[in-house]
Amino acid sequence: MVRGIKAVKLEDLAKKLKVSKVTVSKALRNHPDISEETKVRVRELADKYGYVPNFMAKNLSARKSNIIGLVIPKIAHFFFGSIIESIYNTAFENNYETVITVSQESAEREKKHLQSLLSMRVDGLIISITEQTKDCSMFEKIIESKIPLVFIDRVPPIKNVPSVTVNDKGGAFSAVNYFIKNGITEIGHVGGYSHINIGKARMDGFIDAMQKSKVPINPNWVVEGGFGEEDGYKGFKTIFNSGSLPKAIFAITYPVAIGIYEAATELGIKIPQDIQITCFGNNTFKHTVPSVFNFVDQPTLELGKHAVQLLLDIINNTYTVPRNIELNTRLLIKGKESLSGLVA
Amino acid sequence: MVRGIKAVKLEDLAKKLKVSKVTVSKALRNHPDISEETKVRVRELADKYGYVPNFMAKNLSARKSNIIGLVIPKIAHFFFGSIIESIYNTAFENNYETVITVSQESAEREKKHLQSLLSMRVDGLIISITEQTKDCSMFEKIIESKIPLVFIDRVPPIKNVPSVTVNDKGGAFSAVNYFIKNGITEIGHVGGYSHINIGKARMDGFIDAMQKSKVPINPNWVVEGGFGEEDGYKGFKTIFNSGSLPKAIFAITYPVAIGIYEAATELGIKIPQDIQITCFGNNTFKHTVPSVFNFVDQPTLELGKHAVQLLLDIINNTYTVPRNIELNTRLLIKGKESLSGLVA
DNA sequence: ATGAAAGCGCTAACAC
DNA sequence: GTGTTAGCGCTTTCAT
Repeated sequence: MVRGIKAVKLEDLAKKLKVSKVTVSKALRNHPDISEETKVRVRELADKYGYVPNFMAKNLSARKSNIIGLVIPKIAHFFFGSIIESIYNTAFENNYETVITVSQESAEREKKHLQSLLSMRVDGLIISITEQTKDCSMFEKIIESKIPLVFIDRVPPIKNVPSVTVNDKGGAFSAVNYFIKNGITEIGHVGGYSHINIGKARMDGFIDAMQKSKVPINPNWVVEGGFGEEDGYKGFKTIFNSGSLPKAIFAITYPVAIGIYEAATELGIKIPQDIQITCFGNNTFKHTVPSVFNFVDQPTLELGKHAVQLLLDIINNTYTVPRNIELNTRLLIKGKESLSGLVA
Repeated sequence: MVRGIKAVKLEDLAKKLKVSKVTVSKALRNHPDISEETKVRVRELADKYGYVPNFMAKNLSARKSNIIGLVIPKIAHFFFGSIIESIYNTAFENNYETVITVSQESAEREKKHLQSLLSMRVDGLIISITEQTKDCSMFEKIIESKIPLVFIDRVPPIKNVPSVTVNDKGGAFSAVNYFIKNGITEIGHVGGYSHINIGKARMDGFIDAMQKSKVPINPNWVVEGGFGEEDGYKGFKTIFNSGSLPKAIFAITYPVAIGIYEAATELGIKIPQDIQITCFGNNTFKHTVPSVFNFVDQPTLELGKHAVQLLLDIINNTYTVPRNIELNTRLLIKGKESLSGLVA
């Protein structure tokens, strides 16, 4: 196959200018060695020829890439979509490219992508683990080898690892507490696996809110699973089959809420008339368009921004002690102006 | 900064096995030169050492990358999010990595990303242009240099270029026609720039539907702009300031519909009671959750899949004549089961 | 079937 | 200031 834009290279420019490749290379990178005059000449010719350095050669040689590697479970998902956008744009503003990889909630793919990214010699990694990630050895190896790494939202159980998360427990608490304060006490929770931070913390928030108000928890209404629509669907069927139904459900994610909605609709149960649902996440940037769900709104833009900044700080050695940034959530009630979260 | 996983390289494996780098390299790539026995030995050691080839070196040397480059206007946007996911997964299944870049509707960023991707020596490109892309010289240069290229959804006005799109005109027609058939004739269109295929085609569909039913078009209710929320917001204000309001609006995208919703709400106008809205796009994979909008549903998964397949066909020289694939849309009416699109 | 040599395009170390 | 010399880790001739 014929191929390849007639790529001009350093050498071509060097020949034209009757200087060496090195001079051109340095001039282009604004190296202090080179005189202002040559720099100008070089830059002009480079512009004229539309010179773009060969990415592979540059990074192979420089042993760094100006790339941030991202491993995220999902992409067509509002929460992750806007996190990715935020990370991508923040990195871009700081002259970093972001290589986005998507694990599709598969631990195996996650590992594969990590290897690809490492082989690309990324300067740092931002990771949100899959719902089934249990083996942390890969992460530990990366940490050992001092490659800058920040976890975002979903964090594995590793000591002293930098992370950016939201106040999951507090958000869950305020969601459940809102139901209780409004006289609803028959509350279920379609939750996430407890081996992941967000599954555990949101469950804890649920339990805390119930206990604090001395509301008994019906174990039939509490299920644990993954973070997708199918999990919400299955979760609701499980609750339904237990013989009785709650009046409200706290769902761990927006997709889970959608799954619950679908199962309920199939069974002739009306949302929100028969059962109210509050979930983590959001379905649009703006909160003005009405929804059948209430939301524990997560500041996705801030999450992404902080993750990149934290990572860059680590890359530039600004921090050496691992930092854990926790951002606040807000409770959004459908049909109402947004309320501040009532955190425990 | 200390760095770098103690990367095992070909040489390390070669030494251990007392063979040359070349043998190891060939064995790993299953080259017929090498005996089955050596291949097994090599693979075993590579596995044991967790050998991952250096991406940069490999591609610099091989002059190809097994990478598909993607340039897309937005990411935190349901339509593009699911297109990206579909492209990414289809590519992955075919052993290609996808490098996703996001232009944020900026023609300048688009160009920059194209250069980066070219310098990565991507094997092919999938592009959806920004709302402001007017200069096509970069695309033409790429086409000239025979780098495989497929446009998806948003296509620039270039002759004979491979593309995957939806039936924009037909979808628009059925959306507007549905209003008319239900007795609503005061219909506006918050549309997109006519210099882009989708802006033009959807406008044409709107006009056709109106004319076919002999419904007069009120020019005050027809505005043209970008594809984002702010454009919908501005568009509605423009219509409002004209002095009269339509009973229905056909919006070019989901974000535009959201913008309209916001402006209307601000002005005390109720959606959908006062004005019904139908837009292209969707806000969730599943169509069961109710929405205040009707949708001209686009088959995002299919769009992505076809784009990758078409690109791979081009890369592998299966096709030489440019192909244009056009997929059908469906009209989804809120609160009702989905209907088939009524295409002209 | 295996390997030595050359080179992909760039940057870093050290001359001059 | 500028250029020379060596690689970065891999693949591709072309010998053997």
